[in-house]
Amino acid sequence: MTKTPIWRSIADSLRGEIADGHYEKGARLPTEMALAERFGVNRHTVRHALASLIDEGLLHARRGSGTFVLSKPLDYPLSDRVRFHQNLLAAGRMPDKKVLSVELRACSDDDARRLKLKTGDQIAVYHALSFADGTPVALVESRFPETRLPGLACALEEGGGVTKALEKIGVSDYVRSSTRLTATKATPTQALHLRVQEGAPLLLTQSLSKDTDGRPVEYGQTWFASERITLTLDHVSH
Amino acid sequence: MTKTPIWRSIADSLRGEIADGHYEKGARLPTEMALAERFGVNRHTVRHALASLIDEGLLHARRGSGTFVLSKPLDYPLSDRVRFHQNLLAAGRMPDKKVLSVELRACSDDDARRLKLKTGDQIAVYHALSFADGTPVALVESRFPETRLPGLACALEEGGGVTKALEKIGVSDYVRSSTRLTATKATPTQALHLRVQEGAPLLLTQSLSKDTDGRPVEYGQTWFASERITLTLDHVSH
DNA sequence: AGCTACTATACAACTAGACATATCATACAG
DNA sequence: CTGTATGATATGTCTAGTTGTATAGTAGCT
Repeated sequence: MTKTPIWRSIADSLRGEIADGHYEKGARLPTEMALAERFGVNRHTVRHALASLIDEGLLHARRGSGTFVLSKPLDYPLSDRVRFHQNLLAAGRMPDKKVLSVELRACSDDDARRLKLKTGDQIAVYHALSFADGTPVALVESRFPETRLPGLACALEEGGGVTKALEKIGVSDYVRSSTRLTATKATPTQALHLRVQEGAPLLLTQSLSKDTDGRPVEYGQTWFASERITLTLDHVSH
Repeated sequence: MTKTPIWRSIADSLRGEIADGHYEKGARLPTEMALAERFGVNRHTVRHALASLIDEGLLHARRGSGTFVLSKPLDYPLSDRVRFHQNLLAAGRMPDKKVLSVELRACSDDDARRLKLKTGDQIAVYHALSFADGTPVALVESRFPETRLPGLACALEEGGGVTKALEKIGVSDYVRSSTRLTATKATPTQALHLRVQEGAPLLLTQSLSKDTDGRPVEYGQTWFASERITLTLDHVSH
């Protein structure tokens, strides 16, 4: 009946508390014995949970000393100028991005409407995985107008992120014109990439970015592992 | 002629021995292997018998640990002066309380509102498990204003219950000012502590207690194993 | 043939305890 | 003040025992 192992539910509890900021960065967790008592299990079961969190890069254990929190809860500011690398560096985290695939294909009606193209125009579809301190935090799917921005597919494949790729082909600046926010449940594939449980809650942002001339350059969907990230919104006066 | 299955006769034997007081409340039964040898059957046949007794609510099994005898349902009076030890002694049951953890942390907005504190004031978070005759019946999570009641965390850690800890630091009396009642499903961790099935129904009381001067001293949530306890309410005239 | 009760075996998940080893704080001698 | 010894405490490792689950097989009945 209990199809989720105990150690996993304990790991989830602790991961949640860390994400909620119950423990500062660098803080020591309660001892394995204390956690075992709190959760009402054997020390070894707690160790199993801790081991998985250590494997995720959230914790670090030192024999004789204790188990320590490596990462702090990540606040990811949403503004009209969202830059993954800069955001994470500003938060004191080590950003990384892994390109999963770059495809060229003819765009659908929806794509055409969003990117102001004609149906059938070629677009580049970009899939990538974003990391903070080695832990996956977001899954990205972006569409770019390849016909208007030739060479982008190659630039994207080289890695280094979207901003750098756009720079390479002459788009020096771009801003978000709209962002939609919803919550979804992780599909098996997403869960695998983001290292969360299947069905875990994800934050989905759908955004359209335009260059300085107002031409759409990117329609992107990003799934954030909500247990590891909090999207923040600064309500500035216009 | 309908022959009674072996497992049923084994279940009957064990049920009789439990009823005869052969095993203490909360005591551990012999292992499945030992019972299988005693009755001269395969371990799975014993398991079938045990499963039926577990289904009846007489026993509870814990992987890696053993199979335990549970005590019978209990009536628990809810009033403006709820004292666990006294309530259980009055019901002729042996009360016990196990402190799971005591943590100090900064309070959230909700905590501040309930305890009339400022956001960020320090509170003591107390987790404990209540037993009746060796059977867990309730899981307690209470928050206390540590700033207003210094030393409470230490007093709580010594065990002996909330009432005694509050006495120790000078709060001689306190009463409930409000109680909210809802039903929830047991999370994996809660199920472990209370020795019920994951997803089993729990009674959740959320209560605020104040001292004689009307200052909040405790905001507590208590999850009762509803299969073992009935909350009773006496409507007295004021 | 299909159903039921039971047996047999193997492995996974969790508990229990003992012991090894690293770290830290403290006390004490030089 | 320094260095060392010691004890308490923390994580790391190992062995063994218990319940949970899955698969397969056997005997007896309808």
